Amino acid sequence: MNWLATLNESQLKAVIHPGGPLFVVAGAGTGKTKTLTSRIAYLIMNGVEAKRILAVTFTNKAAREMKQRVIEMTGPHAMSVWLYTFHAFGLQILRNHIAELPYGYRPNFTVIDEDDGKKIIQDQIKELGLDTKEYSIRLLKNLISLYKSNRMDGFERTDEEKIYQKYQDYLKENQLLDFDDLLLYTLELLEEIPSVRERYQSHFEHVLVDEFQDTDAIQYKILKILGTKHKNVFVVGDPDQSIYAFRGANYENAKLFEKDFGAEKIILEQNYRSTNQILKAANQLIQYNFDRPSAKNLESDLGVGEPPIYHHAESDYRETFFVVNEIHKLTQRGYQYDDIAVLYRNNALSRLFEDSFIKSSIPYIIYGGLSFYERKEIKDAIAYIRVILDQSQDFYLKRIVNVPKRSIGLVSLQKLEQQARELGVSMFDAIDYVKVTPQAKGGLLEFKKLILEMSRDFSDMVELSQITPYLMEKTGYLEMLKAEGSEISDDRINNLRELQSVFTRGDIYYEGSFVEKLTEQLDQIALYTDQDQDVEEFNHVKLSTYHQVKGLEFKVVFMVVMEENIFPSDRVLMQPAELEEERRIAYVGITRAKEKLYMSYADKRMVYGSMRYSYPSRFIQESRVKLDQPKTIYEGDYVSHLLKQGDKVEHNVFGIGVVIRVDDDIATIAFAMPHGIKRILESHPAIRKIMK
DNA sequence: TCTCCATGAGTTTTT
DNA sequence: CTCATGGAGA
Repeated sequence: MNWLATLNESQLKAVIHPGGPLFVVAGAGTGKTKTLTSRIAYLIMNGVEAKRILAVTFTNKAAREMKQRVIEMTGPHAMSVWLYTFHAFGLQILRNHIAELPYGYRPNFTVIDEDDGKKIIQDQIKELGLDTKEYSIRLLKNLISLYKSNRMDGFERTDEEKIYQKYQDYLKENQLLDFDDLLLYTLELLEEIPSVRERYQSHFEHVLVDEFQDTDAIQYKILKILGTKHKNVFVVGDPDQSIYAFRGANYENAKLFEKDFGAEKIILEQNYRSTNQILKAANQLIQYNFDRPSAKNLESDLGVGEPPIYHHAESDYRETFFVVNEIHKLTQRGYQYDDIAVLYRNNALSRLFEDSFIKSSIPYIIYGGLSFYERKEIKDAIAYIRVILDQSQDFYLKRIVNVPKRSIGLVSLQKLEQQARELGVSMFDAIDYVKVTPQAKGGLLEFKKLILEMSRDFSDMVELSQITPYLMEKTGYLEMLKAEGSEISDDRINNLRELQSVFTRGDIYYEGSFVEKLTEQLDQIALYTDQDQDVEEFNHVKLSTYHQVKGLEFKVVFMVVMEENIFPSDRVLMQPAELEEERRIAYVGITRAKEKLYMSYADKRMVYGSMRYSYPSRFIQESRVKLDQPKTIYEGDYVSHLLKQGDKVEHNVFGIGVVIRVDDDIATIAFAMPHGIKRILESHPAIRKIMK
């Protein structure tokens, strides 16, 4: 147990806690994950059976990594620790017990994603004869989500209530569950079915929760029920890093937990990540929040370090220039692209930086955006697989019945759905009976034949890796993409190849028959989110929102577009509570930085094609270390240049030259004839400075 | 039924 | 500005 020796005093105290409820308040960079994994390992070493430990994390990736670490610490029997996200845990429970709820769900239900949910809502609005233009589907989905998770009492408009009812009915009829249902029905099982409640209450001797500040009301209720019997509930979190309140995360849960369970509290303040000027900026900023259940001050042994650098740019365009310039300087000083992250408030802001990185040949990778499994071609492939496995999956049938085109239009599809409803059978079974145009009928029959054939072939399959090539060929999907011949279709083909490797990995990972493996793989895919992907750490600058880098760290952090109305965002009539959440987001941003922190903003920027003027974010002032701050603020023009008069440079094409002058970021350079005098961006990748 | 064009709507953050 | 959706014509 030599790893116990690597813990500091507070961490050790938490790890060897005798039992009973404990709240570990772990500031940024204070070894939160280490403490949690050590705790699990410690429990196992002390004879607690691994399968009687439940640990819940925020992302599937975190769960995976944590399990890996525990196994490294205690050996392979730690495999049977229950390490899941709340949603994945719910899925496990529901696969075993959902039939005990009075809704007619069977254990082989399907989990739908956000996008599917929206589509269903839209269909329901149309079915009710309401105008889809009058409703924002996105808002409605949010509303329903809020309602389902107990965070809202009712709907303001009766139409909304009707749509909700119809949506929920559709899900039940089609054996579908959305993300909220995974938690909602799990809670219902625990609350309403005593045998289920008692079984799991007794089973889990220890319950541990990571990122506790991001749990919502339903999750807390689940936790409370599970922890009631043994009372060994160990939660780790940092109220100052609660940035999901908009989604219902309730860090009041911290207060509730202390009250409900009479939990003890241990605070971890020793930071192992950042130098102290960075921590000072973070500490100073967060002090502007009034609502801080566990105020703390971070400090580290990593020295004073460099002060944060602030940059005031003229325009959005110039701001990206500044960042590009600085990145070039940093890499010349020995930093790797890997060490650098550019963080912003929302995904839309990435584009500008992306463009300038392309122009300057800076390798980058964008976190977020469309996740792999949200891509059209991937969703189509999954839909095919679902229908092949179960022909009553109307929702997925609708998605692919006309992909590739089989001349089945909207009208025919509606007729088919209608027919199915009248006969009380699935759309698939209704194909034989429906009356549509001859082409459409032909298409439908062709589709039916195809599915049945594929279904037969599936029963002969052994390896998941056989699926994708078979599917692409047999359905004509590959042919369709090849015929398009565009760049996009090439990407799609590549994505489908990537799906192939997902399945290949699934073959190694999962056990059992082909169908069992496939079912597990599909569950895994249903719960997969952007945050779970292993971004290859192949020397790229990372572009990301603050939310997506929670838990990560970088040597250098650029916080860009630090402007009022963007960050903090201008969501009409900002409530004080929302402003405090924005401030916590900024706090998360600052505390990602290990060595260098930049904050930049521009006076004007293009928004929706028109120019918008703005002021620097209040968070800049609030975090600024006031005492004898050295001159680090570049107002207006760049103070530093890559090149100066008299420098010798080498250009990839023009050869050796001498810098005559530098204006802003344009260098005028004299090259040997026949090239002569050129004006070139000083950060241009083709230029290298020659050291004397 | 499919394809093309115009219009209109949208930007937090995501399990 | 950019993307998605819906309507009209082939």
